[in-house]
Amino acid sequence: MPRSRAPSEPRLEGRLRRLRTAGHRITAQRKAVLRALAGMGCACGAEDIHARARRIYPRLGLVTVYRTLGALVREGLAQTVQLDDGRIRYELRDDGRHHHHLVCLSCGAIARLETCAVGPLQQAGRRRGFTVTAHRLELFGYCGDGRSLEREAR
Amino acid sequence: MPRSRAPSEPRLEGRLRRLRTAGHRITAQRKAVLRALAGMGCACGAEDIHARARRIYPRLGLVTVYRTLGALVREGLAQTVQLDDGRIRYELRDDGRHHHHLVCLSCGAIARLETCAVGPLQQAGRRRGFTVTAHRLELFGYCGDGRSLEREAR
DNA sequence: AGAGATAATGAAAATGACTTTCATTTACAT
DNA sequence: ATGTAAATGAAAGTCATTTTCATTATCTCT
Repeated sequence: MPRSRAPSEPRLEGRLRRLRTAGHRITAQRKAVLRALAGMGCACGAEDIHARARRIYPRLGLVTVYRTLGALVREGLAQTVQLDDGRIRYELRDDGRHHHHLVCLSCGAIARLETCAVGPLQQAGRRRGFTVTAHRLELFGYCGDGRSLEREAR
Repeated sequence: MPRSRAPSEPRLEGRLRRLRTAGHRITAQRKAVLRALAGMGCACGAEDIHARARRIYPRLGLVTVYRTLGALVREGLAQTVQLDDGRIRYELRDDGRHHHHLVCLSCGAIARLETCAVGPLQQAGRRRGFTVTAHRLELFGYCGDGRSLEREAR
């Protein structure tokens, strides 16, 4: 019956398994960070993730959050997003689903954009002898009234 | 006769004029920063720009470099580039010419890519009630052998 | 289940890029 | 020339992130 959480729990198990097979140990702290990350709308800073994960494991230290996020990124379970304030934001990688971000300059909302049109740019790079393995694209602007973009962070 | 510098000097004058009409004062320090910026391949951090500008005006302080770069960005004469290390890179805006970057993950070279294909993404944003006013795109990968990409920074 | 090796944790201190403060210098309008 | 407000630079301050190191806890191997 707890229909609202059910779909994410099996993923949690899979992620823990991936961490363990990569040689990491499974701790209560890491589970808390992972669940907090899954619960955020998306793309939040370490401080926010720490605050949320503390609701699950109160004595969790911020340092551990940083280390866990680093491990998750290294193992390909999470990825970083860079906006213009000097902080690193993190989000889980749902699967292979690639996406970009719409960032509202007025209210700070961050939304996903599943569309991706960098194919032609990769070819342009290849034409110059460059093999493109990754890219990062953020679109900045204004959402109509703060409601048309469903808010995903602060 | 100094043919190699000639093409950039008139631009320097124009930039100084733009700064002055925007209410800024023209100092030897700012000229040095501006000339250093014009001389970098492109997209360097404040520290690198400071080092180069010091060759023109040796007692230049790093703080002044930061302040000048800030003013240049604010006046639209320069723009920032964000890669994955936590530092802000700066480059002059040649004119209205928009471009992106190819970043080599092995040698660190940064090259310009004049192609831009974000039109469709802007439309996708608009369809969600989002007005896109700016975007930031960086492509990461590997240049063939370090020579196919002309190096532009470290 | 127990024990040991070793990875993970957290508090405090360190780092590093960038910003602010403030007394002094300087550009430039008058 | 002169006054005034802007610009400068050294030192101190921020702030996100990382490192250190002593302690704790996971997991592998009996």
